[in-house]
Amino acid sequence: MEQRDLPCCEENLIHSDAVERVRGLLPRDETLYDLAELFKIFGDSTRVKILYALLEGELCVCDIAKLMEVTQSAVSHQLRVLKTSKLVKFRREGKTVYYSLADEHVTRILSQGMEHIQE
Amino acid sequence: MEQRDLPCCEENLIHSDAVERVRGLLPRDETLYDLAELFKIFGDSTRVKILYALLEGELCVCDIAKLMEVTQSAVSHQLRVLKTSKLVKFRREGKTVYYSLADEHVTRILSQGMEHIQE
DNA sequence: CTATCATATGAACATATATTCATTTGTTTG
DNA sequence: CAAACAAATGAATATATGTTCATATGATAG
Repeated sequence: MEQRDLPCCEENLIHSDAVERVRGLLPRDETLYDLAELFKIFGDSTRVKILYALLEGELCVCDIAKLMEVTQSAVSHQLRVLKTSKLVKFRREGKTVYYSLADEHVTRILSQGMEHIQE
Repeated sequence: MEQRDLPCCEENLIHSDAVERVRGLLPRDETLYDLAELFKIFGDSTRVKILYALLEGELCVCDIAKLMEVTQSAVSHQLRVLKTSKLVKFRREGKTVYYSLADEHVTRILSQGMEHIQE
């Protein structure tokens, strides 16, 4: 049998009312996209580990690299990602750059996630 | 100049004390990995959209497909991912399968993320 | 100014992953 | 049982993304 365009549920939806109602309640596509982009940042073990480390206070790039056991370059790339998403902030002191968490949202998001996986 | 193994911060760390302290406080690598895996699930706009839709109540696969404007197959694949991570649950009613959110963690995680991007 | 060190960046590569297409499974109805 | 339909699955493809290597930038010390 060959596939049609959208054979799913035919033209008459099973619950067209529900679909229309929900459609009206959904955030804008752009918002949902941004939200997914945010969570994508948390969706990498190196970055999550960096964020968890920064919960304990500020650290310089090379300290983080030691902790993660990855290249300084890799850490630097990831810190740029975190910085761009406003999840971390930094201050320069001579040659050294110290990174720290930008705000408490990071903590809360991490906590909620941790709760879910630990139940 | 050629690159050495780990020229970063030489052997004597800048803050070896801080590094060691934080190392002791970090969750296990496996836990951090699982956490990243969880957030990865939220890190896709299709899945986030599905989860937001389910905030309003249960929906069948084909309704979700209509809402997302993607293939029934794509939705089904994503629902499997969400199901595996215990973010959604389902019940069967005849030919139709209804999906709904598994618990309130989903709601909380979405809320925290939304707060961050909207500030 | 030159050397050195901490960090950042660019390019390349390898891996992961989301979607589509085709097909299958499972259920209901004639 | 056969047809029809909702949902699930497998394979293939295209794209995204994380790491490494090499190099550049920016800052301090001699």
